[in-house]
Amino acid sequence: MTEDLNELTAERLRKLEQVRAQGLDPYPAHVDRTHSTADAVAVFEAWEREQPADTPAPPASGIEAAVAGRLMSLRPHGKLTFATIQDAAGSLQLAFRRDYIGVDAYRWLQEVFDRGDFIGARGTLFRTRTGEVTVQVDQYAMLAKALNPLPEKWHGLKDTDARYRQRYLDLLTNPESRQVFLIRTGIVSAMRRFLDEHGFIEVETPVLQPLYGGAAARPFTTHYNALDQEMYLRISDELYLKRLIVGGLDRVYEIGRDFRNEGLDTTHNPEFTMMECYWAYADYRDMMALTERMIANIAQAVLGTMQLETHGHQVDLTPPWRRLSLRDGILETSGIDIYVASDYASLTEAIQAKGLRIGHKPTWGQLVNELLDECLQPTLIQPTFVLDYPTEISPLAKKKPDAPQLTERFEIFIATRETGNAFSELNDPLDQRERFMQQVKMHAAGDEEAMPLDEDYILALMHGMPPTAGLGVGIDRLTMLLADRPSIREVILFPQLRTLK
RNA sequence: ACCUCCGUAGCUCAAUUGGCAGAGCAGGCGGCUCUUAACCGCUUGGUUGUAGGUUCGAGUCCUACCGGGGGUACCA
Repeated sequence: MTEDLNELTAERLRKLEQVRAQGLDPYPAHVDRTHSTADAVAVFEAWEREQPADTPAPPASGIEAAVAGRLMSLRPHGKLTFATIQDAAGSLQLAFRRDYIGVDAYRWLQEVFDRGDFIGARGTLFRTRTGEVTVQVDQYAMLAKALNPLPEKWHGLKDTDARYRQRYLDLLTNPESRQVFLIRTGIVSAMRRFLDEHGFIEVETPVLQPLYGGAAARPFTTHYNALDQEMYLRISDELYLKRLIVGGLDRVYEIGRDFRNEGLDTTHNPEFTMMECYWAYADYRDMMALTERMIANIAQAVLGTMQLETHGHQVDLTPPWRRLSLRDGILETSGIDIYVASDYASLTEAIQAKGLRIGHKPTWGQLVNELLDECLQPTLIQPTFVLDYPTEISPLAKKKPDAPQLTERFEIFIATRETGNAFSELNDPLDQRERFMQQVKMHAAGDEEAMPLDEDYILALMHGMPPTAGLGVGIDRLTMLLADRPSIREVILFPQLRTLK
């Protein structure tokens, strides 16, 4: 920071010292503030509406307001200076007149204030000749001196590296960036409201876990000194939330951070936010109905519409959404029937016969998943529930009664992006144990993402879990969708970046 | 991890074929009582990401490294 002492900072430091030399505190604790910028404008406009329509000249309102904010622009014109301040609510213009505040007070503004400083001002609200609601300042004070300059006012901060590393500058100077994060907050808030209204209770489960599970991913590992034990940052909340279903809470959800020790790209950040909910006495069909209503409801609450343009597509979120079995979807888009090519050898052969670019995979289930990714997924523009996934890649989902190679599972696709995952939860402890054993075998065979056996979870299931449906929705991806952002880094305030050396 | 593009003043960007590193904003000084990207005049500011190399001469070409974007791989 000290090496940042370029001439601009040096100049600001000089001004800081000047303030101190005058016996004033450039970083006071107390703020004299009666209105936010938006409130000041609202109060003035309310007063204006009360005036008779045929008033000849706009009289002084006489409304006094004390406002505070960051100085975003200073426009001196000799004996009159306009300034614009910004706070979270918006922005507001201040007018400083030399003949009104006096020569010394007027000069002080020019001498010690820079764009980026925080200022508090008290005065009377009026509307300028050019029509802008403005505070005619009669007292003002420095609230905090900024020692480094803000990025350029017109272009804002463009450099992506700087925008992520110094997000505060991005938020300050790029309104559209601020908008993305307000949308994100709105999504989480609307989702909570929806779930709360539907009888779900919000809970918190461990982030630091002795054993990871609930998803196919490599974990971050750490060491707990007091217990001298390896611990993992959770890759999912699933197994703990289902323990709560065993415990009779019936409808639970958690919105929290998951961690996966994997590559990072435009759709993956090593820590990301997931909403998981579990609903006892419901199955995945019930969950579909709830999900489409929830997401449509969120879009309506946050964007005011269920029609959106995102990732280059026009999307209509109005329920009901299309239901498409994975088998039908793959058949339509690749010509391969996974009911016919129902084992590893015949599916491999079918893929080769079609000349598809599918990499080598160890199981039938993973080949099916590849067909989904390569052939079906790119065609899924309108919101679609893709149903019934291979059991091999769904170790926590209940098998379909009439087709045990498949599970009662769905994924949500919107504008070709996977946005959520759900199933009828496997509550048969013996079947669950077998599935875990299968995972353990796959892990031993080199699949680093296969889940470990979780005896403690089996123990919970042994005590009985009701039929339950579970859903996971990626908050980051939902935000990308609703805010139409191409990269996950654009919807995470502080995305993971390499540490500067 | 690999491929590819990018890195120039505090910020946004220029710089012809390898030939004097420039502009706008910000800053400084001066002027200006309705501006809002205020305006007008003058002006400070550079180890061109870092380290090497080729060359009479490198922002520009080559190599390595650092950081970032995009893609592939991996991955829900």
